[in-house]
Amino acid sequence: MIDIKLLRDNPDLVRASQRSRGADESLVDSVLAADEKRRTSLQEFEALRGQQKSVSKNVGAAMGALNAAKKKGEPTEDLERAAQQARDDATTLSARVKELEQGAAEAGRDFESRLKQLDNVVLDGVPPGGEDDFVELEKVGEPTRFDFEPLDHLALGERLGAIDMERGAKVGGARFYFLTGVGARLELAMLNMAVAQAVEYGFTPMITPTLVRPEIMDGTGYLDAHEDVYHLPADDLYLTGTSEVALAGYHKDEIIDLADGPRRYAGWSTCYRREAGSHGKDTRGIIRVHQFQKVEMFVYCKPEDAVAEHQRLLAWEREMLGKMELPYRIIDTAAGDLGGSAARKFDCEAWVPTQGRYRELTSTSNCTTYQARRLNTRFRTEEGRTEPVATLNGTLATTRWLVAILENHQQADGSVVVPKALQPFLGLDVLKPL
RNA sequence: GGAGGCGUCGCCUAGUCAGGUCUAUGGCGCCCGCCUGCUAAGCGGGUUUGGGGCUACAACCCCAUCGAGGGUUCAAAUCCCUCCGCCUCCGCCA
Repeated sequence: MIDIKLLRDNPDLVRASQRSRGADESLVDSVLAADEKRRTSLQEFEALRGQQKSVSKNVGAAMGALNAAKKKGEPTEDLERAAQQARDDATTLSARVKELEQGAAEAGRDFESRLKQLDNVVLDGVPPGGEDDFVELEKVGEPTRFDFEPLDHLALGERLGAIDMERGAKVGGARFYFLTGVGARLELAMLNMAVAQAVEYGFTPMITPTLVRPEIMDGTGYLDAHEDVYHLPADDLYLTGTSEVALAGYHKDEIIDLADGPRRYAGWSTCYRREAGSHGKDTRGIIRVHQFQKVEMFVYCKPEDAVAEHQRLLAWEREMLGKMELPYRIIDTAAGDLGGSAARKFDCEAWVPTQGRYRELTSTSNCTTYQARRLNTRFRTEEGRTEPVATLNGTLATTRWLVAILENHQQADGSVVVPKALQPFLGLDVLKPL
């Protein structure tokens, strides 16, 4: 949810943002109109409610006087008449107040549902346009070259006894897999390495719920893309596609202390995605699967620190990729390809030799105060006011990384060299075919 | 799955049975001031959150807020219903 004050003061900024996303610009005016209506009906209701309260108080006073007189045995006729009169006045008002109250509530709901439809305002410098309009910021390393015909990650994985797609499909269906033997060990080693790095930089490691309530899923903005989210109707719970969801919900309805700097969490969770819109894409291997593991960084910070923090998250992702000795590039995602919550997003894409192109391994988003407004997470400013915090997230490692690791570090005999930094976590320096 | 208890403005707590100066009590903590060799103590004041009005985003005024949402009523912390959460006991289960 964006700041309604920003929208009132600077609607053109929001219009421009919607335009660069390719989203609906007219939503801006519909929100402004709904805001106007909400405030008018609220004022009407509140004015009459004030009247009703004071009249109702007269009833209380009249009843008190009447009861006192009865107790003393004094004549009560006048008092009874006065009490009845006050009650009648109040009854008339009451009906009208109820009407106005419902009108105000309705206007409030209408306003909020419209406001929620607006995506976050993109930051200065974000390239306009869609998926293909990203800007490449930097290339790190050179695409790996081989003096033999490289195998793809699945062929390698099968030879190493690391990946079993066939039995994955038997058990879970398409896009499910087993990691076996060194495959399972490799993933655990990588994830542990990611957590170790996070801890080194002061993150609190977290193992999070992967089933969440609707309001949490909605608060992070993922419910807008609900066709990609697993839902358990019997319990009305959602399976999370990233621990970001649980970590964003962690401080819902709280006023957190940011006086000592940002709150940094590293969430480890299994992630579930329906991949409903990607039938036929990446059907081979573990590039795009329904279930995978991820270590995710999540940060709560003051809004004015968010841009700098975003760069830090990117730097931590780069450090991980560097330790995996992978060639990659960094892209500045175009506005139309941002999630509704993000104001800017940088992806790191690693070179996948058998595809001859770069594929996303990490993604870091600055959601500014957008998620925090929906989830009601605030901090106290030095002046003592409460304000929404900024939230950011970024990937430290996922199952998909195994694709890049296997393919880039393969040798002619089908073995795979383990990156130096990973060796202590895995306890192996090379993976050999069975 | 069954039975019972509980949820009050940071923490604890009074109020709920018998609806009406509840404009929610008191303590702790915290903030400001006074007093004071220093510290402590003492004294006085302040201290939920959200929204609206008016504005200097101040002060002030108004509305809502007693887990959440409905209902009854002139009037709800208080009565009724639904939901959520916590605790205890029983049952079942990795």
